[in-house]
Amino acid sequence: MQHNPKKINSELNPNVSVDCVIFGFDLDQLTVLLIDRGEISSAFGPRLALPGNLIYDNENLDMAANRVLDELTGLKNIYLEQVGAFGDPDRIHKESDREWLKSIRAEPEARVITVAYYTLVTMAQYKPQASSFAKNADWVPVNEIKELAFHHFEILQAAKEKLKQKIKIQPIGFNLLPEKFTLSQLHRLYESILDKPLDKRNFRRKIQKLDILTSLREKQRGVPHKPSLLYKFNEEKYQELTQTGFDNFGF
Amino acid sequence: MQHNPKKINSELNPNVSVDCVIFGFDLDQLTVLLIDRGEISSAFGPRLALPGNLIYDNENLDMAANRVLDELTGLKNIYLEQVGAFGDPDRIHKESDREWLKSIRAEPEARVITVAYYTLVTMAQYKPQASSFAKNADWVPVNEIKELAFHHFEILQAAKEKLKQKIKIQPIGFNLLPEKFTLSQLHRLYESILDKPLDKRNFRRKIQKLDILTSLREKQRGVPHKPSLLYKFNEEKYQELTQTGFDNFGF
DNA sequence: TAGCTTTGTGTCAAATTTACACTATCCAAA
DNA sequence: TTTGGATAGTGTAAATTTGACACAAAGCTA
Repeated sequence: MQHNPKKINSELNPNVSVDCVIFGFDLDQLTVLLIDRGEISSAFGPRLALPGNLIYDNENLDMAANRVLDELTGLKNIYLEQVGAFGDPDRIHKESDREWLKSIRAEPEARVITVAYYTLVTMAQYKPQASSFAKNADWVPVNEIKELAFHHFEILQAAKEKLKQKIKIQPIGFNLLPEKFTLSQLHRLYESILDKPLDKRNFRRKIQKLDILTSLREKQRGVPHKPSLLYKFNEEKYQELTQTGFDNFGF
Repeated sequence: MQHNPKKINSELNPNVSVDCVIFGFDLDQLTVLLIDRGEISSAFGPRLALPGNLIYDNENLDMAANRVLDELTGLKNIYLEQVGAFGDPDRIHKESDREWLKSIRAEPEARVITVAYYTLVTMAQYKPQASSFAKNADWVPVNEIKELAFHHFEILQAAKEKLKQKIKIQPIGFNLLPEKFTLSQLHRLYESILDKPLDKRNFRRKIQKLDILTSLREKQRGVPHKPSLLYKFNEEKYQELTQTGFDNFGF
């Protein structure tokens, strides 16, 4: 019985894996999609890990990252950006990591290089999926994460840093927001990615000058305060800026 | 007889290699250190390639990159920055690449992921060395390179892009210059990395404000025009800026 | 209707960026 | 010794961008 057609005519490469840092935004803070490895990862040690898996010999790295993302979230054809390659053979695996590897890998002791990717998705897009390597998956606020399995914490830090750099030169932040959003939400998003407060008026002035926002004639409803105007972003201009980039939206 | 202690108790990993993009500057243009694979790479196809090799199972990626750099140039403990991981299994190897791999690899058909690094060295530091994988090595101006072995051309482009980004936020350029240099040389260096002309006066003003230059009481000699003042860079301030970075030296 | 909460808005001073042209200094050749 | 060729070195003014800062408006709730 052949459930996964990708496995036909191809072998898992025991030495190379991909890990995905999937960022979301809950309209208040930056979050990451983590898998829960369950009880088997032992009573001690972190249960949480980045979604990742070995690659097949017939798929390239980008494809492998997309496959893992799809398997975990059902999202297809999402743009993933590479963070880099990681893999220190001297790193002492925690006992819980070893046990878990034994349960899911054919060669649990193999030297593994992992290539990390990150991407940004709107949390509404995510539908939890049963998956081969996750008992469970959930959004966790980035600031609350203190440790992760393997060297995933280090990878997460690197991905955050990449994201910080990236958002200064491309308007990627919108991938994290729902279709209609308020300037305040966008403001909070930039603050949580750049990890520092940004002056409200200066932020609004600067973002508006980019000319990627289209104001909708529509207000928030049901909020216990002055309702905000809703915006969507201008796809056309967005594409243009994604191509050309811009200098220093860094405040 | 054991010439290379690194080989003791460790095996080459047939699936993971490192490639190094070693930038230099001949005081006029940006150059890269390439190896000549010699006649065996066949009459057709590119003879030139980036220096690279498989990693050992007991060394991490950074160590492997440093080892390759050392083997090729004799340079030790140079800072290398990762470009990223590459390796598309569908990429059709040119016949010349295949032949060459057969001559140097135990498993020439293995699926290989390569992790690319780049670094900047002053050309004066480089002393040609006999090496296991290069008949010959030489500096080639980046702009003259039209093709390379494997997917090395793609890697080179990515490294150039990284360098471009990096020089905007860190004063790395000085690694490419001799100890004493002129502002014009620095100017030309920035122009060749950013690949566009920069206004002379504005460049000088901006670079001087960084306060990393120490003016020497010394002039160029023997040049058929007004001699330039020589500078060295202020190591202390340099270290500080390397830590903190700066925003947008991008012109 | 009073109070709470968040939205939305403008200005001024300081700093930065951009564009731009001529004189000074050295070497070499006549 | 003079002249020509080459590059070094220098300043300013206008336009743009940044950063700091405070209060009225709008909706909800009690």
